Amino acid sequence: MPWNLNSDRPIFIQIIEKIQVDIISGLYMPGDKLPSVRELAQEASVNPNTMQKALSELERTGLVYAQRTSGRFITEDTTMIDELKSKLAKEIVTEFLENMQKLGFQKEETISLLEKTLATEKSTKGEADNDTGM
Amino acid sequence: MPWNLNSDRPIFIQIIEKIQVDIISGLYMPGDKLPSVRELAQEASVNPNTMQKALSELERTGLVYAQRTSGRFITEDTTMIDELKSKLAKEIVTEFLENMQKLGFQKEETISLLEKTLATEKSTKGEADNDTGM
DNA sequence: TTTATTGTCTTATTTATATAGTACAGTAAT
DNA sequence: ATTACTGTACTATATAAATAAGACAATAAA
Repeated sequence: MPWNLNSDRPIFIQIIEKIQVDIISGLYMPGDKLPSVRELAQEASVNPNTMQKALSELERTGLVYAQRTSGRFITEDTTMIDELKSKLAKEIVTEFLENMQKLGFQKEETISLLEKTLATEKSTKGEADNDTGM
Repeated sequence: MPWNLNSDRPIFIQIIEKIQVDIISGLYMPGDKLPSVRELAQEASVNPNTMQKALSELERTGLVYAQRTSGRFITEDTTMIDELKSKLAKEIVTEFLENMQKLGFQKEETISLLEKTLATEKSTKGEADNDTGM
């Protein structure tokens, strides 16, 4: 599974978000051992230092913890994970509504455009790759 | 009206987006004269070079045009503006659905959370400022 | 005991942004 | 004609991010 990192925003931020999502979606389960810094760096095609920076931040927020020489693990605090999921979902929804509002879309227009898009979607997975070249 | 630029992403990109939205939402009308580079730079509290870079890009895409010494103007091609609005709206909707899907939300959950948020909203304007310190 | 792996730390270099300061030619206003 | 304003161009500097390369101590595995 590719990491899909772009140069729009700092890479270490995108890595943090990616791992957060992987935890929230259940790809990584509480207590799971993460691959080593060097493995993750290679997998994501980034410098180990960059991966380390992202992991340190995840550790600072308590989502993962490091055991000095045996590796790094996902928190077993499922409440924390659930709260993060709610928080991120809320942020995504809020940002979406703000963006649409800035473009001049009213609530009803926003919902109808959303439903239209949902109806048009073929599968649930695998859209993206909208390279408009800007 | 503040420009609300943050350091998350390159400033000149955020300026481009801001002006695009101002054109789409009708704050700037087709044919309108833009403030000078220096004025805009001061208004946005950025360096004139940064503003110039953003304006050059807007010019490259045809949304504004410069008249060497009299100033810069919004395109009178209303079709282009309408198309940009549709394009940006589509991108916003698609990105929103992708993000929610990554978090593990199904279509129905996404819509219900959205409607719940819309119902809870007090006014149509002025949310934002969610500084969680990350 | 030896070896390999772990997280962690350090220094140096490169690149993209943003800023600072200055300059020039064309033109509108005076 | 002079002045002020326009977009545009240029060099230099500062900063954050990413990379490159290497090192260390602790520990699990052999």
